[in-house]
Amino acid sequence: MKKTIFIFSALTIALLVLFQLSKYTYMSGDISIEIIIAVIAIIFFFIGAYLRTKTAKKEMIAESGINHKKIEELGISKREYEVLVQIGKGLSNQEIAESLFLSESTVKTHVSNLLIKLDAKRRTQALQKAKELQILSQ
Amino acid sequence: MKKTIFIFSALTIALLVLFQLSKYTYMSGDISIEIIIAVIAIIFFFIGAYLRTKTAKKEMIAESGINHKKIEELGISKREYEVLVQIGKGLSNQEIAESLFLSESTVKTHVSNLLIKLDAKRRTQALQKAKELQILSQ
DNA sequence: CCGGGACTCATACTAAAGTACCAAAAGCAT
DNA sequence: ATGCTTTTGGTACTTTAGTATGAGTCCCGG
Repeated sequence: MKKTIFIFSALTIALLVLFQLSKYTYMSGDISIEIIIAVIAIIFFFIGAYLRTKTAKKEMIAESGINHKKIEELGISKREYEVLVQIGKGLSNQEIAESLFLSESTVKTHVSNLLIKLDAKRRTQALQKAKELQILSQ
Repeated sequence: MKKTIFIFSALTIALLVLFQLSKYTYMSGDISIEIIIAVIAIIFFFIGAYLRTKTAKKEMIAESGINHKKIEELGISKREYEVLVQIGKGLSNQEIAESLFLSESTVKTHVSNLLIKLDAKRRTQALQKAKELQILSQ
């Protein structure tokens, strides 16, 4: 919201500056009014497109954003979450162990805890629930 | 591409029309040049924003679509694909068998074939690859 | 009619995955 | 310092998952 106000203020100021500029150049008679208007139109066209891109990106991030609150709520620890991410990549326990420099036993412990915390019976179900809860990037 | 050309043509025409309009109104002396410029700026601001929104939406749709061609290319049959969808829901072979009215043996056969066709070693890896290939809805 | 692909199912096996329980070291806050 | 949680690891066990192989049924195109 603060940013929106800031952007609109900046836009208004920019508009006023352009008015003064156009007035001056028009008075001097060097540049035709058509070109000034064209430049202004193009500038504002791209400003509009740029702002939409920014807000669209924000929406995308908000949609695909990871819900850190829910991770905490479920009591999932850092290490457990790292294991969850590797599961999402389709790795086996042994492969996860190698990628995180752990023994397979430790990975199994983490996986078991994850299954309890996500209320799942299998790792595939854990993945499905994690995506449902927006804990994992799709 | 055709649409892009069309949009730019329309934009150019609109610009020219506005020029003529502004010239006329300026000559008549009724409306100040500032207001004309402001209106043009606002109009083009929203045109830019609108076009960005449209292209962003198109990108989203293109991303979330299921690639039926790739399913065919990989030689995945109807029944195999149904099993794949159930795997994505986090079901076990036994549960898939019940939901599709099959024996567990049949499900295992389908899963094995899927793993070969998707070049995966585990069902979780198959899911990851399926999503990568945009075969499964995220 | 017949070969081939898709679908179904079974058995027997190996390899992962997951459970249960225990335990020690490390990090952290009161 | 002393609990507390996290992280790590182990053993022993059960359950699923996945492989290999064979085989019967159904449907479709040549």
